[in-house]
Amino acid sequence: MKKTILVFAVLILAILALLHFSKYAILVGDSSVEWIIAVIALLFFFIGIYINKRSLKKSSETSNEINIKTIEKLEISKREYEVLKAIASGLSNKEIAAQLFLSESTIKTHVSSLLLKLNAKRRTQAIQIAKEMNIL
Amino acid sequence: MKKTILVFAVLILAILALLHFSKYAILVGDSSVEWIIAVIALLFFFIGIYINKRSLKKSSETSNEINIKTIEKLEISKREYEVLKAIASGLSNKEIAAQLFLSESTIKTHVSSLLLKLNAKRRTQAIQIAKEMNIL
DNA sequence: AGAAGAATGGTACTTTAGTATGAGCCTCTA
DNA sequence: TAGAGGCTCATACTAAAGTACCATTCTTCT
Repeated sequence: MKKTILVFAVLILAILALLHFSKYAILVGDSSVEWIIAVIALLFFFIGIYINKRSLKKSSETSNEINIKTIEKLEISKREYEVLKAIASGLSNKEIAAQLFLSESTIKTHVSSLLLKLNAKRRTQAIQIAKEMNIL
Repeated sequence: MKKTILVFAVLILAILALLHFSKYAILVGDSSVEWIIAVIALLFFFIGIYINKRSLKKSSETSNEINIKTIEKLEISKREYEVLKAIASGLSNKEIAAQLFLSESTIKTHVSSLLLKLNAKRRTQAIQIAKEMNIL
């Protein structure tokens, strides 16, 4: 946010400097003032839109960064995380096993440890908790 | 979107008209041009931010409107929808029954018809499908 | 090399989930 | 008023999900 303000200030200064030259051109006597102002207005209009969009993107990326740290804090392994994603996509243990080329008992083991680590009683609760923690 | 463009056009015209008067003031000879331009730049900057935010809000509201229509299309009743929300929050059938003051078999009936209507095989899949359809 | 942890899988058992079917009750509408 | 649809509940099953314990293999780190 501090960076955008700085960039913004520099832009204003640059445009003011630009005006310093165009000021003499105005004295020649035509209606180019309106044009310059219109262009500047449009420019800042789109700058506003751009900055707003970027700040929204950044905030969503920040929540993504939290993800990985949370996963590490909970000591969820890669395989377990894969299983978690598969659960969230609505697959059964058997289907997950087929997708990852594993046996169903292996999936059950992963699921059980996942439920422990997420402090959930059911896979549906695990999905809810994981989404609340921005893990999914 | 068409409305915002119209409003935008009117604003530009208004400012151009305002300039028509200030033009004569400039001929008196001071550096107020920079000030006017700076104010206009700022104004349009914030207009850009405002319009961008509003359009984002509208798009999120639109997806909310789709919800209700989709629910009606799938012929999901109020009770079934309550159960669906409870499922998505990670509750078991027994817990849902307690929450809604119903018997577990009633919940099972609702869940079964929900799975049929959502074309899901499991409750986890129902959650996934419902979220994809913006029902949840 | 050896400990630690991740990944894999098996057996046996308990608990939920989900299906099928039938039935009673209520409300709204043709 | 009769039927349709929604809501409730029960029984009897079958199928998943989840737990507990144990064992093996494979990295990885010290």
